[in-house]
Amino acid sequence: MVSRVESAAATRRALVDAAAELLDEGGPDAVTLRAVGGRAGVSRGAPYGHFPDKEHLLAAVATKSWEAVGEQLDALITDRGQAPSERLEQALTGLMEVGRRHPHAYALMFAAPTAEHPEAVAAVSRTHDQFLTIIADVIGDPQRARPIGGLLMSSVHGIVAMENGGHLTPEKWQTTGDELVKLLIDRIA
Amino acid sequence: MVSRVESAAATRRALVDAAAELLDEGGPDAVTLRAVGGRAGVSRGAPYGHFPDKEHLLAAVATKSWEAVGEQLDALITDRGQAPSERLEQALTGLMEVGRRHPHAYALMFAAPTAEHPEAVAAVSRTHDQFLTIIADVIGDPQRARPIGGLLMSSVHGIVAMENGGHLTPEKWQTTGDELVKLLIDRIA
DNA sequence: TCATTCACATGACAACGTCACACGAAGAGC
DNA sequence: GCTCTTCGTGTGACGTTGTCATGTGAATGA
Repeated sequence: MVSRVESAAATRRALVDAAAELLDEGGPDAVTLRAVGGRAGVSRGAPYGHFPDKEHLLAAVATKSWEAVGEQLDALITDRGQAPSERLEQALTGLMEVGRRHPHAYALMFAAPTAEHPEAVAAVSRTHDQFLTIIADVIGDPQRARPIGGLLMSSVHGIVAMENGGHLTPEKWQTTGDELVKLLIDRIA
Repeated sequence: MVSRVESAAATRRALVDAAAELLDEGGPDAVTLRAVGGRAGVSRGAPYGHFPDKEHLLAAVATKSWEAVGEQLDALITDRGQAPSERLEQALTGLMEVGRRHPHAYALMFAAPTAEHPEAVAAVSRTHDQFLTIIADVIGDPQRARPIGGLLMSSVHGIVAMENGGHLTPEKWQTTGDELVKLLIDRIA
C-alpha cells in the first residue's frame, strides 16, 4: 500500500508540518532540527534526507504558508457573488489575519527568500499575481493597478509588522490595525 | 585621566558599536559574542559584565539606531526653513534610507522589543513622538494626525520591509519604493 | 601600604547544525 | 524464492555558539 517514495513524501510533509507547528508555538528558537525530527517521528538527522540544510526546510515552511494564502485568494476570486471592492478588503484583512494568527510564520514569509529557494520565490510570485488580479478588478485599468497593488500590499504588510512588533499601540497612534486598513483602502484603492 | 567607570562605559560603547558593525557587514549570523568581543578588543566573556545576555546587547543596538533616527528628526524639526510637507517627506525618506543602508539593523529596530528592554521601548516611543510632531504640522488637527501618522509610519515601514525582503520587485509591481512613498504622501497626508 | 572592588580573561558545559558512516527494509532481476 | 541494489533513516562525532563559574590583576580608598 505505502510505497517507498510515498512514505518518503509523507515524511517530508511531516517535517514541514512539524517545523510550522514548532514555529507557531515557540517562535524561531523552538525550531531545532532535533525538535522537528522528534515531532515528525524521525531522528535528528532524517531531515537531511529531504533538505540540504535547515534554511531549505524553513523555505519549505514559507512556501507552504504562501500557498495557503493563495488558496484563500483562489476561493475569493472564484466566488463571483460579491463586489470587487469587497473582495479586495477581504483579501487584505485575510492576509492580516494570517499575520496575527501565525506571527512567526508570517515573518518567515516576508523574510528575504534567497535565489537558492526557487519554489519559495515562485509561490510568492503566484500569490502576488492573485492579489493583482483582485486589485485590477477594483481599479479597472490593469496598468495602474500594479503600483496601487504594490502600495496596498506593502502598507498592509507594514501594518501587520508594526502590530506584531508591538509598534502600533493604540495609545500612541489612537487607532488600530483594522481601522488603518479601512482608511488605506478608502484613500488608495 | 581615564577612570575605571569611564573605561567601563567606553567598553560598553565599543561592544555596541562592534555589534552594529558586524550586523551591517554580515547579518545576524555574524553577530556572535566572540566576534563582538574580538572587535571591541576584549574577550568573549566580557559582554556579560555589561549586558545580562546577547538579547540585551542587541536591544542596545536597536536603541542606538532609533536614537540616530531621532537625531535626524530633531534636526528636521529644528530647521524652520522649509515647509511642513517637505519636512514630512524628508522624515519618511530618511527612515527609508536608513532601512536601505542598514537593512539588518533596520530589521532589528522593528523586531518586537520585549518589556525587558525599557530603554529600547523608550527610544522607539520618543522617535515616534517626533514623527507625530512633524505630521501634526502638516495635518493641522493633532487629533487627526495620530491615525494618519500611524498609517504613514506603517506603510513606509512596509515598503522598506518589502524592498529589503526582495518582495517589491519593479517587474512585478511596475513601481519603486520611492514612487510608492510619494504616492502615499499624496493620498494620505 | 594594604585591603577591596570590579572589569576582564579563561576554562568548561550543554545545545545546536552538520557530516560521515552504518543499518535495514523495500524493490528489481533472475 | 533468493540475491543484489537502492535509499531513507539512525547514530556517533565535530566545531561553534551562548552562558556560567572561577580566577586574576589593576585601579581605588583608607
